[in-house]
Amino acid sequence: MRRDVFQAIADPTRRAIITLIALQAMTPNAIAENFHTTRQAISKHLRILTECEVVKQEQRGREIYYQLEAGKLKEMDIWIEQFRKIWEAKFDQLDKVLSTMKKQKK
Amino acid sequence: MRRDVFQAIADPTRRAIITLIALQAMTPNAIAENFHTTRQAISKHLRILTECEVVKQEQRGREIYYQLEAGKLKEMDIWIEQFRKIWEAKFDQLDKVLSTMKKQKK
DNA sequence: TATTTGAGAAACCGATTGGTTGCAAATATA
DNA sequence: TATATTTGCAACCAATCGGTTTCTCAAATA
Repeated sequence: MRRDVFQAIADPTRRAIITLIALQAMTPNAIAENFHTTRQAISKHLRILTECEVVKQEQRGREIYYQLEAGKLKEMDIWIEQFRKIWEAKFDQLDKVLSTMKKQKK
Repeated sequence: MRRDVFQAIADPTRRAIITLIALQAMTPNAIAENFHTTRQAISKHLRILTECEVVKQEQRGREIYYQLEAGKLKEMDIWIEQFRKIWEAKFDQLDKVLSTMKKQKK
C-alpha cells in the first residue's frame, strides 16, 4: 500500500501520537494508556506511521520505543510553503486597509 | 460529517485541485479537464474542500468559480510549527558534526 | 419557446479505514 | 522451567471514501 505523510497525519489519533512522542520515545503500551482505544488499535496506527517514516522504532529487550522522525514532517512544510506567500499577501492587504483606516481617523 | 483541513489535503487529487486554483479561481468543468476523472468526482472533492473552508464558491450566472482560501491552510502550518524546532535542532546538530569534521580535516 | 450547457444530488459499488477480539512469538521474571 | 508481560499479526466488522452513472434544476442561447 502506498502511503504518504499527508495520509499519516489525516487521522486525529495519529496526530495525537505524534505530539505525544515528540519529546521522548515511548512504547506502544505507554502510548495506548493515553487513548480510549485498545493497544492493538494504537499498534496499527504506529505501523502506518512507521511505513510513512514519520516514526522510527528502537527495540530494547522485548520493548519497542517509538520515536518521532520530525524531518519527515518537513515534506508537508515544503508543500504548504507555496501557499504561505498567498495568505501572507492577504494579510499585507489587510495591513494596508488598517493603516488607511488609521490615517483617516487622524 | 466532521471534516478538517488535514483530511481535506490527505487526498492527492484534492491537493492538485488546491494547487490548480491557487492563482486563479476556476469552474468545476475547467478543473475537471485537468484530471482523468468525471466532473462529478471533482464536484465531490470540491464539496469536501468547501465544507472544510479550504475553498470558497463564487456564483457567476450558472457558473460557479472556486477560489482558494489560503488562510485555512495556515491551521496546518500552525500545527507543524511545533515540530519545526525539532527538525531544525536536528540540522543544527548535523552542522556541528560537519564543522567538527572540517576542523579535523585541517 | 425549445434546446443546450453547467452544476449539484442521489443511488450504487468496490476498496479502504479504524476499530474490535483472539492468537502467536519473544523476552523477562518467579 | 513455568508463568507473566510486551508486542505484532490475522480475521472480522461497520462506516467511510473515491469513483461511476443517472437524474434534476437553473441559466444561457438558438
